[in-house]
Amino acid sequence: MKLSTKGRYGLLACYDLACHAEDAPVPLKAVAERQGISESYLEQLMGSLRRAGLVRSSRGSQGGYALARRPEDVTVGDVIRVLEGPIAPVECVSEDGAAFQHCAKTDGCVTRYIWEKLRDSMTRVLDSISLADLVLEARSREERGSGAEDGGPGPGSGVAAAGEQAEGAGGRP
Amino acid sequence: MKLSTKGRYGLLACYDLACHAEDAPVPLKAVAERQGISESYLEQLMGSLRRAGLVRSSRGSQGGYALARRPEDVTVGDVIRVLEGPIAPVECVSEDGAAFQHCAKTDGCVTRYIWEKLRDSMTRVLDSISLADLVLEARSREERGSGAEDGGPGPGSGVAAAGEQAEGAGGRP
DNA sequence: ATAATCCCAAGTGGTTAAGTAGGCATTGTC
DNA sequence: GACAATGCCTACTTAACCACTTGGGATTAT
Repeated sequence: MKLSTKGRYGLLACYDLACHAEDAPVPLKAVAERQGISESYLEQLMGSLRRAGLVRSSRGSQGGYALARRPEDVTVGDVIRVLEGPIAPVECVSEDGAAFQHCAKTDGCVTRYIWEKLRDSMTRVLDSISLADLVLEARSREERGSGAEDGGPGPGSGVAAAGEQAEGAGGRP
Repeated sequence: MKLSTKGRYGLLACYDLACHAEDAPVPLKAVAERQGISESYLEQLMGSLRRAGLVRSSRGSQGGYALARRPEDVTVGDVIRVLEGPIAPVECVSEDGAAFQHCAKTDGCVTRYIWEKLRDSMTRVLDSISLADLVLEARSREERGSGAEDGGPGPGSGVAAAGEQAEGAGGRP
């Protein structure tokens, strides 16, 4: 039930790009150093993100990577899905209907509705947080000084609200 | 981001035990057959569940397994935690404080709050569904006839409510 | 005594994770 | 035009893990 480093690193990289959304393209080397990730490994992940259309690259000297969309328009879920595959706790409730097989089990799989609920609650969180939210969160955390991490704001700290709001009113739109 | 078969099989097995909670101990062979799981593999999983105190076993002829508590008092989360380890999308937000290391990263890990939200939304779902809920769900599904799986009830089918209810008003009693 | 059952430890074959290594292609700068 | 800096690609590697299987016990009702 763990994410692999692909998802984690990829998200960190995208966050890094979002931080420099206004600047010139960011070379991978800089991202790798700032985020503490192997550069050549990161290269592979960026390849996937590029092919998926989440980032753009420019080659040659002074080249680098940049987000292909505005940070507000890229969610954590977008990144994770590219690097980890469809979000689903088990194969048989995968998001893309493709891998949708009928569970083959006689009874119709009692546990299935659990996995569907779990999947939905996961996607609700991941799709409600954008890269822009992350940047904001980091900025506001910085302002609060480098101490004071503990006893921090419980619910309702701007960004955190995005997630809560999604629950509550029953179904998804 | 997938569960392994341990969690899935283990939950199926526990569900099976919950279905026969009133009867004599259920031999593994029966569980394995009904749920379509390799018996010797299941043996290992039951070993973990027994050592964790979720099931009891009686040895010898006419022996078998039974739940150690009432089906209402065993949640899906309980089972998953035993077989898959603490519920957490990444190591550094693991439920047990043990593996709590300070991320070592300079900035304090911007992404961490995402993983915490994700973890919480996962545990909220998994801890809100008990084995008794599963049995009820299966029974009521059976009543509705063996056809009619499709176009089924959307939200609000008794058991499904258990999950919804958990959001909003805090945890379980 | 026997058959049914649980219990345990070890082995196995395949897959994946998490990188590394090496080379080629492109592009700005001098 | 040479060059250094970058992206792009493929193949390799090491270790771990998954999903079992095998082969033995130890216990207990009949």
